[in-house]
Amino acid sequence: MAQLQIGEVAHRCGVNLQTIRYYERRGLLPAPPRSAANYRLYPEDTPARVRFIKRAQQLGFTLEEIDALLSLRVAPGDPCHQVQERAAAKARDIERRIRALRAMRRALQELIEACAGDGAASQCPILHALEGEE
Amino acid sequence: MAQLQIGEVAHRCGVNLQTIRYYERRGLLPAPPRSAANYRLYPEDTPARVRFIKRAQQLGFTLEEIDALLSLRVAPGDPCHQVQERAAAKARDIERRIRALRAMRRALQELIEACAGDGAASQCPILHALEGEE
DNA sequence: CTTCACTCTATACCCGGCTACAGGCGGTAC
DNA sequence: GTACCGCCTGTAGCCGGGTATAGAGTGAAG
Repeated sequence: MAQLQIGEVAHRCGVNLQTIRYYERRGLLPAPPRSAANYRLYPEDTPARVRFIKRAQQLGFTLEEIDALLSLRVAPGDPCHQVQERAAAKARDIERRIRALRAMRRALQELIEACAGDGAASQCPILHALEGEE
Repeated sequence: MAQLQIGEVAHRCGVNLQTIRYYERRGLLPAPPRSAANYRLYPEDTPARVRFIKRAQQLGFTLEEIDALLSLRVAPGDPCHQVQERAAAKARDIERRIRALRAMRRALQELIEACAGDGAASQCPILHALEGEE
């Protein structure tokens, strides 16, 4: 079974069947070959791609950004600088997000400790968690 | 100037004035006291709160989640376990996001290196970046 | 040869998160 | 007092990201 019908892909990824077609319209999934009866026949790596999209969304990337991420592929002997630059830019962006999340986690931990110590201490550390990030 | 009008808050945060009122309707901002003319008069820490909301959104939190985060405050001598538990749960969630982002960054770096080495190597490391996370 | 699950296209609707517009009041500057 | 700006409360519309529905074709099982 090298080929997957759309329902199978949707099922494996835990998403709605319409979502798959929607991603195709949006250009996030390449239009797959069709059977004689015009059924979409997906290659086996499609579920991985769909799951990537869903995970990346949970991380706060828009479909447009995810499209950009997915387009970062190494085609042998191609405009490599460009790919490298875009990848590096994305990596910096991700670095910023990680820092922001770490700040948030730190704030939560302070909150937990303040709570444990239950002194009169601490206003709200959370509000300051994301200060000073641009 | 201990009090801020809505326009000033919006301006300081770089958001639309309507957005501030929307957040109030959604319960993300407490309804501020009003002037004689029924103008909203915000305390000075309001812009920090609004910026927190915007930053957290960029990190992929929904307004509902952000509301939950903002409600995690230490009120002296209160249902402390609850706050602690919710904060800990949020911290775990954030930890997961950080791991996922690190995986993504790693994949981007592999991509960059693959590109630099420009051997025939590497298909697409990005697709595998978020594999195996639940 | 019918039945039932699966697929197709097209169109319409929904929710979250804003954003704009209409119609009206307050306040200060001339 | 009138011009103008900023605020007020509606209500309506927009965009992203789906989700549902209608009406029709496919295909394997009994």
